[in-house]
Amino acid sequence: MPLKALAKTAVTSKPRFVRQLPEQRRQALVSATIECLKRYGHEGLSIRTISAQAGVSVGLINHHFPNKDELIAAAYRHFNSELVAVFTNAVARAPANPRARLHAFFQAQFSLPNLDQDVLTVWVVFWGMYRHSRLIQRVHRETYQGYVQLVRGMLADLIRQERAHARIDLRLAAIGLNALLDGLWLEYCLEPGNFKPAEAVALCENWLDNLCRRNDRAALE
Amino acid sequence: MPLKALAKTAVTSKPRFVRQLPEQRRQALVSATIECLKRYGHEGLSIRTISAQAGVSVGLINHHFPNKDELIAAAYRHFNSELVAVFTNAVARAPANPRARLHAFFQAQFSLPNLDQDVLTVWVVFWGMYRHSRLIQRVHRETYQGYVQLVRGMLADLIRQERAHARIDLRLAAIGLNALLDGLWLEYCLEPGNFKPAEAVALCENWLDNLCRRNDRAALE
DNA sequence: TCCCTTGTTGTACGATCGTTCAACAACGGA
DNA sequence: TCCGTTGTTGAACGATCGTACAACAAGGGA
Repeated sequence: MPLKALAKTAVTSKPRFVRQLPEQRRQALVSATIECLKRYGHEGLSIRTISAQAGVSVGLINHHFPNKDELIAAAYRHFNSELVAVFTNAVARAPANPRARLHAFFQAQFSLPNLDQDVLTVWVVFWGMYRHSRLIQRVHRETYQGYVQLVRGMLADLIRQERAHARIDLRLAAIGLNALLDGLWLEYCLEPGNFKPAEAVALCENWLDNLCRRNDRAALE
Repeated sequence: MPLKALAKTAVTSKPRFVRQLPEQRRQALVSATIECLKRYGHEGLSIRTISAQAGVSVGLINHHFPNKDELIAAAYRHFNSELVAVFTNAVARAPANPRARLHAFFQAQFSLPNLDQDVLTVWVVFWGMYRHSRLIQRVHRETYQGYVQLVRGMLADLIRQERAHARIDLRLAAIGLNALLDGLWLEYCLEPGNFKPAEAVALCENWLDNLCRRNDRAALE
């Protein structure tokens, strides 16, 4: 056995790196980006921090993504679509009536993985980029519609079943419910000790009760 | 007239800089910081950007503040207390009954200077620092109480007047109202075209109506 | 008028940022 | 077994960051 081969087998026992398909590596980099965002917030968004988290060298990121902004946009898209999937699945597993589906939706909103300080940290970073980054704006438009459609659809079903469609403005109702959900979620993430997740769910259910009860009043025009 | 004096008068006609009292200069630097935050978000928080906005040299900031973090904390404190003052003044100018005071509060929430994308930009930057900066946490605790007390006090007055105190949980009511306010404000700042400020006020008033009407139900336990 | 205090300037330094790129090496196919 | 493709490495570059500090000068008091 020649020396060269001997050396090779000795080295080959622990390769200096493992090649991966571009799609797998891209996904790993996206996951590392989100993990860094959760851990360090805005400060975690450096090429060196992310590459260290992914266990690769600094140069690899620019081999799979044209620049840092594109990597962040990809992470934003992945983060968004995964949360929407969580809510969609929770609703799909619920009984087929509107009230039960909305209840499952509330439960998903106010439990893991959504009800998490780390998730707020990630959102805050993305919000901070929204105004100045066209990439983030585009991804937002592409993913946010799925969420809005989900909520609006459930509300429309509820209103139809309760025969309360006459005087209720579906648009305003969706805006109000969304605001209540976002506000409660935000409050909890900022100060988790102030109330319990079940109380947040109760507040949302109560809001639905009041929405259905005022179907013969002109409350929301 | 000696040459030296001649040169001096020629220069003195336009002094290279104007001295100011430390307190005035500190305030100017704080204002410049907030202005930079509004304009450029997180990217505007550099010593050079802020000093340029204030029209001073890079070294001056560290003469009036021990470091950058202290300047940001001072800006956060000023920003917070000014917003609380806006709300407090709006409530103070309103008629003395609870409902009118809450209405004035809603109006102030959903109009300038609070209902502004720039204000959201500033908040987002501060939120992003909250978890990792003890300075920001301390300032938050010192200023947020004034806001909470204002809202909770008005709600307590309303409940007392409406004789609805029996079954209403003041704590949960304040949490729910705050969530609705924050959520609507956030939604509007992110996408101002979706609804009008008056509709946000109407949604809040409606929430109050429902709160008072359910005083003989066990809705919120 | 001169001096002393101190607010103010601007250069310099080391650290860290995103990006580039030449060189390396893993690994499938011939 | 060797070769070619290409995923991967890591040093290097210029830009920008926060901070330090020596020098300057404005403006009031003696």
